Amino acid sequence: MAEDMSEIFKHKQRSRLIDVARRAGVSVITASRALRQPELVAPETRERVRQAVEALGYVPNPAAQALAMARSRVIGVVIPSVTNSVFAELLRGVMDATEGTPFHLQFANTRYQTRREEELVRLFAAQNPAGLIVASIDQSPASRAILTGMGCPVVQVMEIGPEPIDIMIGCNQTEAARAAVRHLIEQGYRRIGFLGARMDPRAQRRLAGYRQELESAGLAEPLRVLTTPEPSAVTVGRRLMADFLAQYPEADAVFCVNDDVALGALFECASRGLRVPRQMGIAGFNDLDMAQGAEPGITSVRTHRYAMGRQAVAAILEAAEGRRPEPAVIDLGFSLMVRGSTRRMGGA
Amino acid sequence: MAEDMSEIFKHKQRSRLIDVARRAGVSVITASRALRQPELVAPETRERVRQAVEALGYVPNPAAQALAMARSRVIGVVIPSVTNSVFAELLRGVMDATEGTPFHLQFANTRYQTRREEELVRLFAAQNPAGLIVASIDQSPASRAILTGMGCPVVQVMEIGPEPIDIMIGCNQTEAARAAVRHLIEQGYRRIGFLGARMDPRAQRRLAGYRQELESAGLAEPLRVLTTPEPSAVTVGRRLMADFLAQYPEADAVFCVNDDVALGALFECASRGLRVPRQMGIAGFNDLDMAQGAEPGITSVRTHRYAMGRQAVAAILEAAEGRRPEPAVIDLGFSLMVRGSTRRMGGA
DNA sequence: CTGTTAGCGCGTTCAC
DNA sequence: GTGAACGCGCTAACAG
Repeated sequence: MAEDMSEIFKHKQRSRLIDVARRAGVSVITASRALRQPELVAPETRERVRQAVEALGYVPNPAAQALAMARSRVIGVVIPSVTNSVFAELLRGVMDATEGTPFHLQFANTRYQTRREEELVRLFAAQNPAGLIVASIDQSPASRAILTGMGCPVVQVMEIGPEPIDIMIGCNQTEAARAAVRHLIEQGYRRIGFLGARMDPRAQRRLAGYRQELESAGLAEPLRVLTTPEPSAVTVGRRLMADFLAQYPEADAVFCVNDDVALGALFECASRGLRVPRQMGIAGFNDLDMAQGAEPGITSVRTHRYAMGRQAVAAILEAAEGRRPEPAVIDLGFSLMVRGSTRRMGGA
Repeated sequence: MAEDMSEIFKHKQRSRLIDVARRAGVSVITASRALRQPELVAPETRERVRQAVEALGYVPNPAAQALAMARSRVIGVVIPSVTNSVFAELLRGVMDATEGTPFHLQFANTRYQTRREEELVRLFAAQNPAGLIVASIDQSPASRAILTGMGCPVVQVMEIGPEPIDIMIGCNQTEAARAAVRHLIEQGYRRIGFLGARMDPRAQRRLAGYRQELESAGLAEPLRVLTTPEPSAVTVGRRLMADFLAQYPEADAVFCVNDDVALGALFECASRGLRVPRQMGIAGFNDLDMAQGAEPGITSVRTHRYAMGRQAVAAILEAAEGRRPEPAVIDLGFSLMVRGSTRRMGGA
């Protein structure tokens, strides 16, 4: 009876290093060395250990390693949102770069809540991770303090700003937004609006870029801005565009905080028979696949999110090998992808 | 000099349980109990410990806990792909359900490769996770063997099938596909094609549903199927639709393996002046936000991915509290969302 | 209600 | 080249 119970999800011990050692006829430490510093072990011993590992399907216990080394092989990833597809590409970069390494990825999302972020950072800190990737540059003072004393490289991604904790990899959101708005102006649009959803800090900086560019072109009066606290989505974009047209019927273009909203705006125009780009120019941000695939294609700002993910991990791996990376701000830039949704001036 | 070096990412020890105990003037074990089984500790002692924890900002070391308990607080999540947005909602459910619990989420993706899946499952097994969520029901025999002996609940999500390892939560993909195709037939479409990308097992079963439904309606000759090995995307959908129209100019509808492809198909029709739904019906799968926001809206099959994520975690939490869940297959069903892209018969 | 003892699996000293 | 001893921080058994 008692034995039946113990079978219930009770951990059946998998092979330990000592099992490997016994099977190979060596001491535990020799087995350990054979795996971690093979060059210090006689080739023949090394081979016996290798065979034992294979035969037993030995995989080291990460908890024991972490405890003994005071350092785990976890790379923590903190993102503000999972639904937002921009983070999907970042994650792809992170996952690809982690593949084939002995590191594991642990995730958490803050939902753009400062309190949650602090709690998460604290939780990660307790794990002595190999590194931490944070998809934001807007940490609270408390979070920043913990991150600074983390004892491992902290990489802030998506965006760059003035004071990196360790490393920052991203692009200047304000400048990128300005480039998009500048393009609209160059295409002859004059009454350019802004559509925004869930105005997180990154969105705020895009809005700032929009405003700056209009100001420097003398087109800032009046400012046609419409935002909603909801998270962005195609359906939200439609509703925003509908409201925007009601509020600013004279507008001739919109810069959207991202491609989801832009696509919604495009559909709303389509359903009203508003011609894009002739009567209404639409520009987005992020250059998701849907912007490229739309008809007409949606002009958008491409940022290099996949590369950010890869480089963030690369920096952590480097630090794990003992080379402490210099605090650095790495600007990966952006590219304006001009497509049919804003091409009003003859392209020839 | 040596001290300078030791400062470099050397772990500065955070507060340990023993520090808490000393500060509270009790033994380590009392402190431990105060945190884990408060009811067994005198209220006043409990309070002293609580204050010490707060003052020191104590967070338990998960590695040490995992080692001592032979069980970690990690919930492993294995998904085939990160770019595919269907997994985003699953993850949202998983993350939401994990919030406020002492569990961490660890992720990995298989890229639909059997070998990678085996390796990952093995790696997770070494961690003695609290549970494992696998977004697939197509495990290789080797993976299955490891999963079966995992010693923790294994939840297969997204789809249901005949032989659950422990728990399966999802919906019947074949039936769901049939429902969509049946709807097309009911709307009067007769020459219905199938557009597919990266035909993973789940996609294969949708294709099977498509075929079964056409067969039972006597419309299976000829079968108009076009697929590509690329991962699905809006741009891919456009190309598929273009090729499909060239190959089957007589077709009057398409059932697309997912909404990304369906949206691409819709755009391709728009760019050719093909009227949807009059001349061409389009149905998708997953009911992403973009399907709802499109113009016309895209008819799609809604599956309850968020709920799957939540329930998967819930089952693991339950098991962690000692109640071993019965092996079970939980069918969350699906809903056909009928929208403008297929509404050909007068709706009044 | 509280404390003592022992060990989880591995890595880091040191010796040999 | 190899091995013995000890400790990482915590928890599970027992005592008291």
